[in-house]
Amino acid sequence: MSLRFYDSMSAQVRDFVPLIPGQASLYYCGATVQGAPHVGHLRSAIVFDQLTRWLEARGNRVTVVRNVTDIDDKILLKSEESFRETRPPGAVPEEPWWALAYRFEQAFSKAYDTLGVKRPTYEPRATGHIPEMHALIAALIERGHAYASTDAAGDVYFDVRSWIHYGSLTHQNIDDMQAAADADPRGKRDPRDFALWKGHKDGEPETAAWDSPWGRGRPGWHLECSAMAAKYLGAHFDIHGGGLDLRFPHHENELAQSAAAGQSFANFWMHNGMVTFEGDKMSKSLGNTVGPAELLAKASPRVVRYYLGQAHYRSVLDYRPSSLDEATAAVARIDGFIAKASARVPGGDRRLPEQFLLAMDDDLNIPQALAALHQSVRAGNTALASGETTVADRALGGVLAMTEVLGLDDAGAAGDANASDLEALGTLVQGQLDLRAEAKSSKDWARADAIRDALRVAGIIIEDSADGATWSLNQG
RNA sequence: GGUGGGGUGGCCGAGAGGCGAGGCAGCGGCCUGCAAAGCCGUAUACGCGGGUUCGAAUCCCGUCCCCACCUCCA
Repeated sequence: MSLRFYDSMSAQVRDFVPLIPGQASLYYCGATVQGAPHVGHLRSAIVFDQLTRWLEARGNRVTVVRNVTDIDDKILLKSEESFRETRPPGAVPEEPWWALAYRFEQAFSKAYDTLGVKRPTYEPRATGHIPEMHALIAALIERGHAYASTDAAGDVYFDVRSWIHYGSLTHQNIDDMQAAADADPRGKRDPRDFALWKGHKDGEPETAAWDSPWGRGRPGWHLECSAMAAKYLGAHFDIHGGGLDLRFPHHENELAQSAAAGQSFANFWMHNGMVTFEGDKMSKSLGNTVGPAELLAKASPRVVRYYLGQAHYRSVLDYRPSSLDEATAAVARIDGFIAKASARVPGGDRRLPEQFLLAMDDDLNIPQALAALHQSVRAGNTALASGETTVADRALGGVLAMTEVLGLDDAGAAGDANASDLEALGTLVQGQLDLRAEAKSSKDWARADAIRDALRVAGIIIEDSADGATWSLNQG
């Protein structure tokens, strides 16, 4: 069986063959750092982290690029707003746009790290690639696919009518694009033309403008991805990813720019589904966003990672608080097995079960892969109970391998209690367990239960077994 | 108006012509001093109406509803 993914461009599942054998290149759109991350951003990052890990598990060396859009209209607007509320007219912004962008960039990084999203190979910022963007604009103008605006605004536009393939990614005809057609054409040849370069306007910060052959200004949103993808991955690379909402206009425009400039660009386009909140799309404009802090207050990073990564990546994931409870129970089941099995067998043979492998190869069918994981857990538990250590050992190795590929082992790794704290706690708890064992041996059930209840209140769960009592911290 | 994706048991969520994925919750049982954990068992599920077929959640026709994108959005 072969590795295959759904390609949004051709709208079908295709065999994935890297352009360079043994290597894979992935570009996926990161955030516009105009605000705090929400779980939609995190899902996207987790999806492409799972993709990365699977490509690696299949023997590829993977180069991952995720951009940071650190200059755009909204970032400037937010900075402007913050200062209007707090300062008199004419004063310097409370928080300059570049400081605001960096503050949110760090918030994103922290959330990614907490949830076990591997750092990309490169994480380029738009503002660091102005020369590359200028070169791309120049190439497009030279080839007759871009032009300076017909008014004095200093904008440069992509000429969609000049590129007959425009619309091919999202299977649309230019003439059917109603909403764009109704827009104010300003200095454009066609209202659907989009900006490659935006001329500097009065009132905008001088720090947000760069010199260019077409006048001072700043880059259009779509241009950065084309320029940076080519710089870090070359003119032809394996996979371009991002949220489904970026398909149009962002990815369509990216493709037009790069292809019109003579590049092959992405071989596969992969889009993750949206996260909804009780049925509605989660977005800042609707004001129904849920951030990582809210989820992490209810559950451990491992549980949040499991929850956001459990559905098939192309499906809609509807957030509701109860799903987090379900994920908590599921993860506790997995972790319970790992803890019990690890105490008895090494689990050193990290081999992925066939069913898991086939599921992941099939367009990252995570739900089926999780079914394989839970089956291994059950088989392992049964084996532990019956003393079949060989079977239990194999199950543990498989479960560890699967959780690693799914990124569950990295989630929250940085936030765990440190070893000396745990050791101190363990000493204290063991003292209580010894007292309880004494009470139990003298059949003083009331006293034994009182100790168990007291520990439970402190967040420590006691489990009895034939070999004596064990304890664990109540996760979630 | 255009493009694309959906409607699966109490909930989440795969599958895609024929042994009812998996998880959560529930019920019964085993185990346990009682629990917990674990294991075993347990469901007239596939929006609605027709049709094709020996057989349909899966194919065909019709129909209803939902969502996303076409404007900044992961």
